Amino acid sequence: MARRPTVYDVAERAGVSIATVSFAFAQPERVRKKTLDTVLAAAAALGYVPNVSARGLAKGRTGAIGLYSFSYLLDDGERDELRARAADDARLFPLYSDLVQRGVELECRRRGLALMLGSGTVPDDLPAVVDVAGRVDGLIAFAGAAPAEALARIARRIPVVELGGETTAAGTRTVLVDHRSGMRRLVEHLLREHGHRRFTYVGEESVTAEFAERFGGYSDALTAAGLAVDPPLPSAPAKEATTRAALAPVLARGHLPDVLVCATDQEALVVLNVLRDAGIDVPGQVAVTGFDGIIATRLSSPPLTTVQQPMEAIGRTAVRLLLEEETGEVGPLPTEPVIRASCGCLSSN
Amino acid sequence: MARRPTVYDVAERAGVSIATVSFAFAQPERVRKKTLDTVLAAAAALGYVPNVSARGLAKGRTGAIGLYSFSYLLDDGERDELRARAADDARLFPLYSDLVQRGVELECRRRGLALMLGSGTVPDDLPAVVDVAGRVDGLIAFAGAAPAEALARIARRIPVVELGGETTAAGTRTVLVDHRSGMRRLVEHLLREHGHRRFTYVGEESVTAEFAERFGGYSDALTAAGLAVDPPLPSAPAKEATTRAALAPVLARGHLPDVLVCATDQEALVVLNVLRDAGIDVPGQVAVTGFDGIIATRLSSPPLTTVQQPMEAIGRTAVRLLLEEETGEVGPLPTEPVIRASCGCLSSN
DNA sequence: GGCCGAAATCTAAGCGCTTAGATTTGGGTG
DNA sequence: CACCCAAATCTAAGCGCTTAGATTTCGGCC
Repeated sequence: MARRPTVYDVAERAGVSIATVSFAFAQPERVRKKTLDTVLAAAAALGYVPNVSARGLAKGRTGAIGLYSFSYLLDDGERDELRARAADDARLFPLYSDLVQRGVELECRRRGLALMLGSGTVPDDLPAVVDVAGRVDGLIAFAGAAPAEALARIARRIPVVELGGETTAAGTRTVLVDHRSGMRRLVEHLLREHGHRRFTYVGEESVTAEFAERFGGYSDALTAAGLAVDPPLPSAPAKEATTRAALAPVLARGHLPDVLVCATDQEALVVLNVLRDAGIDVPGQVAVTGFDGIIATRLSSPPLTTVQQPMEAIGRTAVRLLLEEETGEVGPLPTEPVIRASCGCLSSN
Repeated sequence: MARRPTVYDVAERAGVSIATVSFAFAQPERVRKKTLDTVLAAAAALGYVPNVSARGLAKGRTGAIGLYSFSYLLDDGERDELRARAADDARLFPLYSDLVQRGVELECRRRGLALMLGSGTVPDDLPAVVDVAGRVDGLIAFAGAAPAEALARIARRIPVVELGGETTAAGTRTVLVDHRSGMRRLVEHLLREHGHRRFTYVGEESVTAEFAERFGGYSDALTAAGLAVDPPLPSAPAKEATTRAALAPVLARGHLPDVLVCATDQEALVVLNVLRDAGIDVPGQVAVTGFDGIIATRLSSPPLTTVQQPMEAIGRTAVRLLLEEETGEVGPLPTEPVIRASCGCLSSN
């Protein structure tokens, strides 16, 4: 690879100073039209590609923002197994994070911002998130993706937005989403339209603020109906074995609840599979609901009743927060129950 | 925003040279454990975040790769209209490009590479693609996203992979995919299993190499069956009005072909809508097929018969080509007909 | 303590661009 | 031609990091 042409080469060829070359690219309104044409022609003839690292260093800004996530795909063995189930693509992609990312991408696109994607595959991967932060003017991080200590450090230098409805690190901001009332309304639908009385919750209830809100909304509705609230069955998204293990005692006791309310669509889809494998009819013997509104909920059998999160709007809002166009609290962005067949309704899908 | 701490601050606090600080982060095996701990502690205390622009400039490499695409969402008016149809999300996302991007993302993730996304929204947007190229060590570009002149310039400096089965610019490489035989096999299915004889092709046949291959495979099968090949109806993905206009004469003449073979799923989904609006039953009165295998083909009514592209594998392969782990020709990656209800088969979906 | 060799650390130069303030240029006016 | 003013261009300094080769340190041996 030959040495790349620099502003010095372009300047010499165009017969101007390197400052004029720089202005021609960065502030063309400060350069006379005739000079500008000469410079651009010289640059084209030389195949000049500005070195954005140099520009970023000199200018103190890069013009890019970062999005950092954490991948549950930890090793090749696990991924090979998932690939073997490629027929179930829609259960793996797009998920909540993919849809939020899309919102981020679309907003960046609209603004001509470059977007740097990075991720950690090891818990508490401080170097990975710091590496992304060193490349961008602002950072959006998914909940739980990066250690709070790292985010706090980064937030002292550039704006940071945490996705997940809470700020775990000093100096960061977050996008609020109304999980609580979305879940409450879903449970109210189950109570009122289907007359369900025996509820079981599947999923985390306190790991993040948003999971706590979901369980809170569930509890609110049951409490208001004078029903007791049982502790949830332990389960986690993307951990199918955990969800299966959590359901085993329910199946073993041969006495089903009216409905299994799941904390996420991913868990609900696993639950549907477990029930089908056990020969249990949904919603005939037990209803099942999810939360998030991913596309796979429309492909499942039966189509899954869920709560729709405004993922694209979350992504877009995060970008706006990052650029500090929004001051103060933003949101909560609303969620909306989506009624399909898995709760017992005859849905047109 | 206070001046950020640099290697000079860390060095002073740790009592070492800036070179030792640099080695501690970039080549820790060259630093004694005791010194390393001292440096990292000083960095943490100061909230030091390395400036990757500086590193990239000094080192001549950034450790990131770029993915460049072109967006058909050209103005706010158009996007507002699309947003109003949010219920049809799966028709907008994920598309072919989203799935290929996912393959790129997954491969980058696996390798600890940062991925820079950039896009142009104006045709022939040379500054936009050059900006991304100035930030990365290698660039992947979607077919038609960037002017060939820009790609040629960039390819003189860093490796460039063009998606789309052809190299439009000197010095670039491409991922080959077997569109031709996938489409041929689909048409053979229609001929043999359904006895169709009157075929109409909807879509571009020569704009890119891959579109030419699709039409070529279609033509191969018809020619081998002794049938004439009519010119395609002019249509383009993401240009719904064009597809609708192309179909108007077919509908007006009140004499349908046996089957409408579409160049892409996106076009096929528009065709399904047009036919439904006209009260025409698919596949009862006319069969419809697509190409790509996006998720929306499973949600359509009826589910769409199509040819599955290995989008994730395309993305992954592109990264490997870019890193020059693959020399010589790679592929073609295989495509595979996916038979559903829209051709007339009773599919389990 | 001195010597030796390897490991660890340091010095010096420079990567390519930006931009404040200095200098030059160009056009208009008398 | 001289003067003035605004626009255009240039000079000089420096952004924060990397690393080749020079220098120092450390540990082992006699």
